[in-house]
Amino acid sequence: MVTIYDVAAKAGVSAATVSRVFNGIKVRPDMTEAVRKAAEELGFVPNRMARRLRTSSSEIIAMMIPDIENPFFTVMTRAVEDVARARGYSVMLCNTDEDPEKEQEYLRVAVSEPVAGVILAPSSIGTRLDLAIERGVPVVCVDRHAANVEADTVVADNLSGATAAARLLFEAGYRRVACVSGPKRVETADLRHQGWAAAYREANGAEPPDDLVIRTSYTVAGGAEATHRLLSLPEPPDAIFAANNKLASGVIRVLAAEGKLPPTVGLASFGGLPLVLLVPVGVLVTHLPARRLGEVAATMLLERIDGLKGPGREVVLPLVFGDEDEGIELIDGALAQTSRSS
Amino acid sequence: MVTIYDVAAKAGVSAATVSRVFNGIKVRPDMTEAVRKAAEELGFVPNRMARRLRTSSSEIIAMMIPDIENPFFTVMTRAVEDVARARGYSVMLCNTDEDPEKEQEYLRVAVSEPVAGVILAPSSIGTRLDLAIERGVPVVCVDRHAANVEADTVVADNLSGATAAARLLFEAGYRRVACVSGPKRVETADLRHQGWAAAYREANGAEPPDDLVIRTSYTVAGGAEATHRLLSLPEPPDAIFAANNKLASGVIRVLAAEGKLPPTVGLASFGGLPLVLLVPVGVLVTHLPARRLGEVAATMLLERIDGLKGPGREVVLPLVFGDEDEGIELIDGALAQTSRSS
DNA sequence: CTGTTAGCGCGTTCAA
DNA sequence: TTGAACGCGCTAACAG
Repeated sequence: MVTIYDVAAKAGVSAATVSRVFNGIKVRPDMTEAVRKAAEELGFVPNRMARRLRTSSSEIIAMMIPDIENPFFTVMTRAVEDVARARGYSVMLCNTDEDPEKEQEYLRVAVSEPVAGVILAPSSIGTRLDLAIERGVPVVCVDRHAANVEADTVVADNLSGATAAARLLFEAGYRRVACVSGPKRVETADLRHQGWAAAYREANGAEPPDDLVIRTSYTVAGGAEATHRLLSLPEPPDAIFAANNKLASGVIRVLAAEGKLPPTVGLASFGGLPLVLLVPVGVLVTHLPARRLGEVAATMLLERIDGLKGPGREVVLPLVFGDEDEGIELIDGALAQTSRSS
Repeated sequence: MVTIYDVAAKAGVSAATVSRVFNGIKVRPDMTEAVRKAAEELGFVPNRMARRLRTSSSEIIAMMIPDIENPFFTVMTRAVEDVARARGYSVMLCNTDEDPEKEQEYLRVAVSEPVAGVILAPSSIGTRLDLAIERGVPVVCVDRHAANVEADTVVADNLSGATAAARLLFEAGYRRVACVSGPKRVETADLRHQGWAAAYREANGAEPPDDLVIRTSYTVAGGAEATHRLLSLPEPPDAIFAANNKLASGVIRVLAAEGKLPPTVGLASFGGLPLVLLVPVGVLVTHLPARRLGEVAATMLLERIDGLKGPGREVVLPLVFGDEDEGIELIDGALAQTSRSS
């Protein structure tokens, strides 16, 4: 392994000078040149372990998400990576699987790594960040809040967004609108559930009945099963509000199989449906600002890594109506039309 | 920060003994006990940096993929993570964006990390792994080969799989079957292109004409644009072979918009279409064994990390026909039927 | 602005 | 079996 000493010897300078060159500290131009040349010829690569041991710092950001197979989170991750990379940081991805234990385990590993910072989409509203905070590792929560309020947080406006999305169904004339949401104690699932409930009260002037609510896992299978249950109710719903993209996917599959796609049974999907080919006519799709969430989270984290102090900040990103990337829109254009006639 | 010296002092032994205790090297029972107790009371946590500097090893696997937003790769990553985690390794995800420079940059970072090993889906057939190999960092290539044959490699059987998929179109009666594939010098794109060409020759007894081949980026937009070009040809194709899932997605969107979905224009997708809601009738979908690719790659890498020597191994995973997860199947069941009647 | 010196925390030789 | 001493590769302090 070629070290700074080898480079120093070849360049006829001291090891400290080599170190300075590689850390952007001012050195006489001719020496800088000699060092660069020697390093190039020897194929010198600085050893990060040694540097970290010395400086007790790293250039790794841990990104912890509940589901690597959900495009919402991978798009977010991609945005984090882009921002981090531009500043010389690498991203270590951890898949928590919505499992609090796995999440704590990853946090434990992360702080003993130690990573420069953590971006976390908490698996539950009970998620505690003490492990990281005690050790002074900056944490930014994204998509969901954690129990510790000291951490910066960036989320989408789930509550009013969900209300707006559900309201669209009522405005379209549906009355018995069901809600299929994620697990209890998962913040986004709770809030979207509440948002739907608000729209329900607003439209029907009554409390939403319990049998129209199904809380399940954020999976395609969960959405499918919930739909089966709802459709076999004595008094089945005339529309469904699906709280995330995977649930919506499951709902659509079952509706399609049963021949009850919109407008027979109305449907709103909270969260975009990436790579989806043909969205059936009349499905309301709410696009979440996944990329923006990641960008903002990464930016806030880098500020903390750079030493910014102060209380936890909170950013709530709005869901702009009508915009392809961040809004709510009615998909009923050429694609859906054509799919019907195929 | 509490070090082994603090623990040693408190336990009345030497630092070396503390080190031994924490590395499972035999030490007198009473001393072991004293060390454990002292460490516990002081809240001692071994410093990974120091350990790595000393042993020049880590428990991190670098996973480098060309497109984090493609479910094919995220499913693969998920599988790698599962296998790695079971052995106590973490996975660092790197998004190369099909960019050879970004890829080399990541390799540079990885070896100076140093990571325990690398799993890489090379961005091009020219990708060189010398950076890692010279330093003795094990590398496993997945999905595609790299220039260095020393590395273990696990791929799907692209050539014969593509031939088989394209052949299905000819067997369905199409004659002028076009090929939309990925960038040149990307192995999977090249092989699938060749596979299509073989099927074309076989069916038409003639060399496939150049105007029926479009090589573009592995993106939805690329697939869409290619389809536009093909459809506006003086003599347009009567079917399209799309070499990956994103391309197929773009093709379908345009076919749908033009009212030319199968069977008007035939279509085969090489690669599954995850989260897709309604696959139009008659689209032939080849499912790649993404999860299996990841599992095998991770397993092979761990073997190398454990010290296995010997020449580069190669695993080619077959595409089993008719199986949902790894085969080729005709999607024309209830979903597509229903989508037509909706 | 440069070189010399002294560790960062740990694992691993050697002697005892 | 144990402890003392050394060094992994680098950077922070100091002196020049």
